[in-house]
Amino acid sequence: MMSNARSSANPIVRKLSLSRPLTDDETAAIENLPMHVMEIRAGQDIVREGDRPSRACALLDGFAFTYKSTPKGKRQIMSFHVPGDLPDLQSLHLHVLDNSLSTLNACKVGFVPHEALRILCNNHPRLAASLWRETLIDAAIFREWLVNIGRREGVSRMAHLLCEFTTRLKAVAGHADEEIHLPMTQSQLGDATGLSSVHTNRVLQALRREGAISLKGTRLTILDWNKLREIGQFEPSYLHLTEESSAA
Amino acid sequence: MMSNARSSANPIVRKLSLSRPLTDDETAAIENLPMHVMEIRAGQDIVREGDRPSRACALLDGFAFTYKSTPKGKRQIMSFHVPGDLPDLQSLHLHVLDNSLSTLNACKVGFVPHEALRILCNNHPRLAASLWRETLIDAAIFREWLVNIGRREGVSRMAHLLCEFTTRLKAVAGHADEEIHLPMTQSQLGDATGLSSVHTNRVLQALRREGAISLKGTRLTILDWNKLREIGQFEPSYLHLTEESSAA
DNA sequence: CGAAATCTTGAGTATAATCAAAAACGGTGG
DNA sequence: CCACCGTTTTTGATTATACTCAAGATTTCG
Repeated sequence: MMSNARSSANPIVRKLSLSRPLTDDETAAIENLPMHVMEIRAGQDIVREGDRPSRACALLDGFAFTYKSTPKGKRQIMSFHVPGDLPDLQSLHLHVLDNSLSTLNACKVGFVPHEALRILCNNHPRLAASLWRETLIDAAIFREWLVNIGRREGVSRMAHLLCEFTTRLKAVAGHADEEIHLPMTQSQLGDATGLSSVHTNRVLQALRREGAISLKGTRLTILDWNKLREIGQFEPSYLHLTEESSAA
Repeated sequence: MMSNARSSANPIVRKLSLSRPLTDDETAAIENLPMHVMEIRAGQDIVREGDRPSRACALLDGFAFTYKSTPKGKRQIMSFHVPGDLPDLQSLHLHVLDNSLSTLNACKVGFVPHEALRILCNNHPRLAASLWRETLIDAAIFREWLVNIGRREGVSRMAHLLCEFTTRLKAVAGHADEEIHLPMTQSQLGDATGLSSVHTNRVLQALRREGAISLKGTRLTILDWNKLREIGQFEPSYLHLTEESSAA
């Protein structure tokens, strides 16, 4: 009865099956969702704060981030998204978007009508629970970021962010530890950690001096995972990655 | 067919009906949930990070907050909870708690078994959506707090927090604008805004000097709402309070 | 009333922001 | 391939914001 959903071509199927094995029936229901696929260039907004979208998007390929801007022209990045994420799924129940979503590099995005998702949820309560769970993990990551920004100093914040990104990336693509493609600029790293771009640069140099990382342009190498983890006080439990799920 | 759910004695019914009118059937389903009611003293943990609870709690009376502690002994408060909130509903799908929940003052709390909630969600997809939506609003508030802590300075952060708390309180209890009972200490306000308790004190004095607020002990009076709102750059749309909901 | 917690004040220090400019990099078109 | 452009990264110097430590005042509550 259980499908080989983990090896499906559909990144949503792959993602949801990580926390709970999917039946063939459920896998099919997801794969049959109507989806309008688009290629979007780097640095483009997919949706904006204030929008009332009638569809949610799945990040099929590439990296994205959500952010808000303040009246004083500052920007806070709330999350980075990796392939398989559903970055604006909250729009299914919160009809006015309270944040913007933008691409970090060229992305392939699949748009799914809210209506189709509502039908899916009504017919498949276990899938509804899985999707709900995805949004709860997003919230768990927001909580951890609050600790990061509110209670850690610069070097620590950046180390934590790099640990998190690396870990999440490994979860969706069985990455080798060696070299990671960091798809964001230092300025964006600063917007995510609540630091200025100048201070971000200095903090990254401190991590290099410590021998924790090597970072050349977009090529990041974790030289000493334990050191980075300690500096960032990184404890991955909040990502809820390995947990078994109970029946619905 | 529509009940007078808004005036129900059950705070969960009252809360859910704010965003979507409930049928008599749905109202009854919520009111018939098995609920174990307990009185909890001020300053007690209700659940702790690392717990695997088999029930979720409803805050029936009193105020609570969620927090995490860092290895260095600092604490970050992630949210304050008002009567009617479901402060650990995420435990329904995230089985290991990634934050602690504690009372600010003496509280009345109702515990509802996860199993009963799962059955409720399977039988009433519209209620499942409403509960899901509640957790999405929590996440929206986390996002706004990220902006607050990451990109606003101390005085602004505190003003924003006071605006938010006042607004949420008004939504659950049709409060007069005059005097508000602030159930948290300055140290806790600091833990919520990412400031030290000393700096919190100075920031509050600045707000008093500006004539925006009066705060004596636990008695807060908003003297100049517009000024406070501007200092805190407070825009309540992220609370998703007034929005009409579409059919399921 | 007295003890404990909370709030307040002062002084010195640390962390991070801002401003400005130079160096390095990445991509483009000649 | 190379010169050129815009962007990103880096550096230095100055300033602002917030933290820490310490002690005294005030409030709360038993």
